[in-house]
Formats: sequence, C-alpha cells, structure tokens
Amino acid sequence: MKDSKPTSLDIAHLAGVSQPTVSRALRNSPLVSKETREKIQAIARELNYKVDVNASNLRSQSTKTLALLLCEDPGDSMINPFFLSMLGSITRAAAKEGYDLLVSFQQLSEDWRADYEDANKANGIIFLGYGDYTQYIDRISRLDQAGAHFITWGPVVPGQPGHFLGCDNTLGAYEATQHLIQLGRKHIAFIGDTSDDCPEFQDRYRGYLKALSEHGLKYNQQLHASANSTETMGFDATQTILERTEPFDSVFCCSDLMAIGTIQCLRENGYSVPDDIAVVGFDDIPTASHMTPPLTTVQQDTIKAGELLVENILSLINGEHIESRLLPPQLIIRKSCGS
Amino acid sequence: MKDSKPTSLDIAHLAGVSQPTVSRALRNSPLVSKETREKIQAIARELNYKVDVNASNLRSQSTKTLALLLCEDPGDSMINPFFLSMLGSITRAAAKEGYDLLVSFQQLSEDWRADYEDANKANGIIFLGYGDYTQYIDRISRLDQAGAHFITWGPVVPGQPGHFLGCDNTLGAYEATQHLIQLGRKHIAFIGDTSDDCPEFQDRYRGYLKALSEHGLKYNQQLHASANSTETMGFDATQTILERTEPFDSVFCCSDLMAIGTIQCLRENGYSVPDDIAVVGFDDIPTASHMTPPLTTVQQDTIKAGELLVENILSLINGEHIESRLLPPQLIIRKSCGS
DNA sequence: TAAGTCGCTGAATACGTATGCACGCTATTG
DNA sequence: CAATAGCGTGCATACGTATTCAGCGACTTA
Repeated sequence: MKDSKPTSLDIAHLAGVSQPTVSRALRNSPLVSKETREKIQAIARELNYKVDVNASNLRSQSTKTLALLLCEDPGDSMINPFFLSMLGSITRAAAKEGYDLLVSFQQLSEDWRADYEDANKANGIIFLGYGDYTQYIDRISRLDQAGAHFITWGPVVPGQPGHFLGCDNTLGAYEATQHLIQLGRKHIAFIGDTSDDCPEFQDRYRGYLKALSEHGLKYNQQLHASANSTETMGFDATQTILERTEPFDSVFCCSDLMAIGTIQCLRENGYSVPDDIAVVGFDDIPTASHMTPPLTTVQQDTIKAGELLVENILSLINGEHIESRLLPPQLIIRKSCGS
Repeated sequence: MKDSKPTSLDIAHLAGVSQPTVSRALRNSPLVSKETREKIQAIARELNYKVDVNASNLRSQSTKTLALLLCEDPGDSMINPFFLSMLGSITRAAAKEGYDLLVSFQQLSEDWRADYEDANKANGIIFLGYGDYTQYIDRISRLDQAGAHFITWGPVVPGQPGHFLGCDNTLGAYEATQHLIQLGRKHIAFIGDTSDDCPEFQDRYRGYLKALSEHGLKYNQQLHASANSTETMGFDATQTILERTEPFDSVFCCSDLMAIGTIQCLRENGYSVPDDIAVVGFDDIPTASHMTPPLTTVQQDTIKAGELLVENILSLINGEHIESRLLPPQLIIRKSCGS
C-alpha cells in the first residue's frame, strides 16, 4: 500500500511493461495487444489509478475542458432560471463528450482568451447572457480576431463577429403575439428593453410588430416600456404603462421573469389576469407552469441548445467550420392568456 | 509576432534573464529584485503572457480549482433556484481566492475522489443537494476515509463522517411555525419528506413539532404529507391532504418550490391564500417576493454560505481543522400568511 | 586582507504523461 | 533462404513551470 498516488510508472512495473505501453493501453490505443491492454486496465482499476490531467494536458497541449461564462450582473444574486436550465444541459452535454466545465459568473479580466485558452484552462468558451450586450461586443470581437474558440448563445446578427447559436426570437414573439390577437386582444402592450443592449429583445420586438401589422393592428408607443429581465423591472415597467392610462387588454413580456412582475403589478392594481388583461412570457422557466394562472409562454429547447452549443464548440476546436443557426421556439399555451 | 503562445522562456530571453527568474518574478517572489521583477512583469503584460496552468499545476502538484457537485436528479431539468444562488456565491467566493470552479450535475462515477483529486482536477469538493441523501452517504463516508478534502452543504448530523455547513433548519422551521401560531392559526399542515433521505427536512420537521408543542397544539398526522422539493410534488401533497377532508388553516412547506405548488393547488380547489389558508415556505428564492401573494418564508443567507463553504474547504486543503457549523436563518414576513 | 553575510540570479532537475522513432519478432512472399 | 511487411513494445524525449542548490558580487566586520 503506497501512500502516494499511483502513476503510470507504478502500473508499468506491476504489469511488467514500460510506461508508454501503459499510457497507450489506458487510452485504448490499437497499438497495444488486447491481452496487454486488459491486464494493464485491470491493474489500473485495482489501484484506483487516474490519469493526472495536468501532466496529460501539458504533454498533449489540450485540456479537455470548456469554459462557461455567464454574463449576468454579478451583484444581483438573482440569476435567470432559464440559464440554470442551460447550465444543466451544457454540463451534461459536455460530460457526455468527456469534457469538464469551468463556470464563471464574472468578468475578472478584459481578455478572456488569455484567461482561458492561453492559460490552458479551457479549449473553448461558451457565453451565456441576456442583455448588456454592447458591454461585451468589443471583447467578443477581440476574441474572434485572436482566433479563440468560442460560441455565444444569443441572437444571430448578420455580420457580427464570432459564432452564435440562438432561438428564433422573432418567430417566437410573432407566434405569441398572434395568439393574443386570435383570442381577440387588440391592445397589446410590449415590455422589454429594445435597445442595442438586448438584441434578443430587439428580435422579439420585431416579431411582435410583424404580428401586429399582419393583423391590421397599430403599434402604440404608449404601450411600450423598457425593462430588463427581472421580476422587479417587469413590475416597474407595467406600473409605468398603467400610469399612462392608455387602455390595454394584454401584455407581451420579453421574459417569464418580467411576466411574473407584470402579473404581480396588474393584480396589485386590481386587474384580473387573464380576464381583464392577458399576459404571455418568453422562456418557459419551470415556475411558469405553476403560477396562478399558469403562464402562456414561448419555450426554448434548452436541452437541444446545450447539446448544440457543446457540439459546435467542439467542432470549432477541431478546426471545422460551423454555421450560426437558430432553433425553433414553441408556443406553450396555458391560462394566462385566457384561451 | 510569434505564432505560438509565449512561454516563460520567451520572456526570459527578452528580459535577458533566466526562466526561473521569470517564474519567480511573476509570482511576486521577494527573492527577485524590484527592478527585475517590474521589468519582467511589464514584458509579460506586453506579450499577454499567461502561466500555463497545466505545467504550473504539474510542477507544484496543486490545482487551484474546486469541484462543485450538484446532487440533483439530472433527469429533471428543474433545479432549485436556491442552488443557483449558492452556485453564484460560491463562484464569486472561489474567484476571490483565485480558485476556479469545476461544476458537475451528475454522478458519473462511484468514486469522486478518484475523479477529482486523484486526477488532479481539483483540490477539494463541495457538495450541494437536497434529499436523496441516503443515496450518497456511503460515498461520502468513503471520501472521508480516503482523506479527500470535501465539505457538504446540509444538515449537521452528529457522528456523521465528513464536514458540513448548513442552515439551522430546526430554528427556521420553529420560527415560521410559531409565526403562524401567533397569527391565530391552529391547524397547521406540514409538507415535506421526513424520511432519512432528507435530513434537512427532518430538522425542519423537528422545529415544526417543537413550535406546536410549545404552544399547546397537537400534531395531526392527517395534515402531514411527504414531498420532495418541486412544485409538482408540493401540488400533489397538498391535494392529498385536501382529500383527507381534515380541516386546516395553514401550511408549512419545507421549500419555496413546494409552496408554489401548494398555493396553486389551494387556488384550484377554491381556497384563498392567505384568507382561508396561510402558507409559509423555506429558502426565500427570488420568485418568493414576486408571487401573489408574496410568500412568507425562511431565508438562508446564500452569500454568507458560499463564502464559508469556500473558506472552509480551503482550510481543509491547508490541513487545518474545521468545525461543522450552522448558519442562522431569518424569517421573512410577507403576505402569504396574512400578517 | 581574509572571512563572513546578504541579495540576487542561474543551472539543474522534477512533476507525470504522450508520442515519434527504432527495434525485434513472426508471418508472408518471391 | 532472403527480403519484406506487420505487429507489439521500449527508448528517448518534450510539454512549461517551480524549486533546490550553488554561485557570484558587493558589502560588512574583525
């Protein structure tokens, strides 16, 4: 019983072979005979031997690790549950490919490539984040120029540097708005930050406008309030609209979190949801189906998204070409729109 | 402009010193003169040089990385928002100490120590999880015997192997229950799995019973239903109690997620919250304050918890002794109990 | 002036693995 | 039988850093 961790050399001695053979055997190299391989693997299992990833990575110059950067305001303890789903599915997808996941919520440095790839901490970077986009775009551009391997979950903006994977926000918003219209709603408020900071919300805004115009409804500036994706911002934006005393019969919220705030605000002002005012959200976070009333919303397939993000980043690492693409959203109809 | 990543040797050449001096300078060793050190650091900054963590770790035999294991059912895409808060605060606390965080949601292997410490992926492991505890306890024991560095967020059970940090669940539940009693509620239902699988809920159960008995109320088996921490389980458990037709005027839910399901169920059965039935939860997840009605609940200080978890695991890594301890909870009074 | 001290630097080496290359052995072919 | 090919293995080395030890100059002290 040795006191220190076993190395491939220890295994080699025990198996009566050389260290390189052990290395090959453990990586299932076809170069080593089946007999030898199994013998070595048995001994390794016996000793509970694990390859030292540092030595392995140093030699092979490739860390089997991905970095996940969550670009949310770190000061706020609230993080969108939607990203938690993504985090879960990305972790699982990465694990399936034999990759570990390094998670960070903050931006300690200006140069992510240096922090992760140059430091050999990770072979690729996945970005996740709602909003505050302009804050990051130059850093992303720099990454692209530096030839880093990274992919961003977000809107596919033509001409933008880097690779993107996102949900078809325009389509999702279009379908949700259309649904409200088909239920007879004519004065549909819109809550969400449509500045360049939030290209995702901009896309949803486009879908909203498209549905309005296709059904002959006029856009009303008075029913539009900016908000980022938190309950509180949704609450406040709704309050703002209510104070304008412009009548409305429904609200399209750019995220479920905002919808939660919106519903709370409407209730506190004496409105019933959905009888007086219908509400739809976006994301289909787990809570959506358990609210009162259950929230009609646009579902993004986080499982699929996580798998594709990992698959794409691995392709990039392997030097393959990938296309930015959009995933189809799905309208989930529940009670909050009164259907 | 070299095409490959700069190494400490490159810096050494440029600075006209040897590689060891570069290594020392970059680690702020007092052995190297201020003059030389600043010169080297300037060049390193210039080249955007980053220490190769693999080489560094290999040499020093210490990865500046912690592993975070989330023991939730991986099949379920729903993850308790409470853990997300913890994840955020742990990430930040780890970053402040210069540690990276490796996150995993699944239990790919039976032997976590081998997976992380022996493989030199991480120096320590932090566990996070609600319930299914018995499923992990033997693995935790094995870790303890193997001398691994790990700490678990959870109840402090005397005699249990390993180190724990948790919230004073008994006290929290006691205060919440007492609050209901003081508001005049006399028939308080209890929702939560009190089997050995959930020692945290067992502690909350104790606090609940203590409050009842101290105020001369009798425990009623009919008002007790088991549930794990999801909205759906909370819904179902509430339905079960309702079907027993035993009258009750309030519910203590072992988690906010269950409270959400409980409130939904009560509403669908025509009860008003809090007028007919008051509800309190546990955790104070972000949604709690934005529900209708806002949820009275027991807050756990996730920021403090994350910091202490990291602080403690680092102490363990440094060979110091640590004591398991409990953090004080705080009752957050909102509208769902009708105060 | 010789011995000792202090401050700084470089030479040598180790960390544990992966891989290019050469080598020996057996089987095949002409 | 010689030449060739194929298979399995070992030798040597490289990955980039951190640390031990020795050395060197300058400076103090007797």
